Amino acid sequence: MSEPERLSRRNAIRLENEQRILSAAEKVFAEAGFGGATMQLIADMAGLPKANLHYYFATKEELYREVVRNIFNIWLHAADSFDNAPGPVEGIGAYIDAKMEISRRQPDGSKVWASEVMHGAPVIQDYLETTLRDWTAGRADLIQRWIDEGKMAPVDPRHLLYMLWATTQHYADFGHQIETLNGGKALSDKQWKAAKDSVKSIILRGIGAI
Amino acid sequence: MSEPERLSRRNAIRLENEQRILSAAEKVFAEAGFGGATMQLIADMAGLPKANLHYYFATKEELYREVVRNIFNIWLHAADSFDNAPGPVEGIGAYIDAKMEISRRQPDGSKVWASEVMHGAPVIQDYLETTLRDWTAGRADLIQRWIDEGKMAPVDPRHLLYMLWATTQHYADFGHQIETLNGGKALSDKQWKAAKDSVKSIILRGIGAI
DNA sequence: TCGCTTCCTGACCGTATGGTCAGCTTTGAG
DNA sequence: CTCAAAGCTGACCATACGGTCAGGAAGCGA
Repeated sequence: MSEPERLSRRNAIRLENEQRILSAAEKVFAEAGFGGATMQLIADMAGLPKANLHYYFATKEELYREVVRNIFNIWLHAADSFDNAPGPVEGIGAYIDAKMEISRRQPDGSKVWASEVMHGAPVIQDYLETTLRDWTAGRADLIQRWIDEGKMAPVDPRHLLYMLWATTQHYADFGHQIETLNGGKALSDKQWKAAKDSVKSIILRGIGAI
Repeated sequence: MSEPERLSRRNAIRLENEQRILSAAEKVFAEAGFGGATMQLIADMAGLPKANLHYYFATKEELYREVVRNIFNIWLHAADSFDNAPGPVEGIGAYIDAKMEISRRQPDGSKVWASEVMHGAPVIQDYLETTLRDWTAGRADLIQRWIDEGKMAPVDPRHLLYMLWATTQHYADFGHQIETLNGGKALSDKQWKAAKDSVKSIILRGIGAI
């Protein structure tokens, strides 16, 4: 790293504005979908003129791609919980914790990701075919090893992974439905803990790890 | 019912066209989202002039609302599997089977529903607050009864329901991702069976029903 | 056959949206 | 201090979209 703190005025402005725009874009894309989102609305939410958005991000697609890319990285990072775990209880337990936390803290990101995949992953297909495919294969191997070592029941590793994704992301993607069924109120700290515990206990018991 | 079979030419045409339009709309809304879908594209896919769409459905919103309503009814119908079951193995097992089958046969409907909820359920909020809320409360009671009767472990019925929805619908909503991770090929009959069995065995064992 | 209703559609319209651009201001290296 | 580069923006444009409508075609009860 040959650039220690180049936070000159210029760079600071650039970073600040890009961040504001990306943050606003994530929210708007999550709420309206790619097609329903408008650059004007994103601009308003970011507190910038629309033309300024196009100064930083040439097109709507480019801005969207950047948003999705950010989310994908956060996703992958959560997978660190998986590693260095002695067995499924610790590894999968920590992974569920991490993903539930993401669902709670960054539901917008989760929604954008879900939307992207549901529509056929037009902009991150290459990521799915490379990074995600590799990641999945690696974890499936790890799970298989745990099975071989008798640390859990012989379940299909792939379907277990899908189940982990589905259950955790559901709390973000379908948060509105859950909230409605919760009397219109967001889940409390206690309820989030109950959710986490439910998911963990059912899955860990379901795979014969506890 | 005072109108036995009024399948006069007129009615036949009406039914036929409405069905074509709804079917095309479901696909387009699923692929592009509400905002990204265009009446022109739906019209093309239905093989009708755009103006004809507006003859049957005044606005895009009205067409969309009808699509969502249809899906919701199919959803609710799958819940019949739940009833008249002596215990969780039969009831929840059948429910998973039914919902997995829907995910396989009507993935577009599932996607439209997911999209609708993700965006805050603008058009079916009332359904969530009435029909779905009642349905959920009823099934939660049923599950609680099974718990009280010692037929399964004491899990939170709500979170179990969310888990059932999440895992089964995931195979429709994230079907593209699953397909990509499956080497770009759709799941075969055998793989669908494996998916069903995985979900069922992990959950049923997870709740101590088997 | 008549005449009313339903069905159908090409052409059209107002608007909203993504994107452009000329020209301004601010920054900071030399 | 100079001046080129970077940052900024109001005004503008072309297009695509949802929706309308006048008028014709087809169905059907009497």
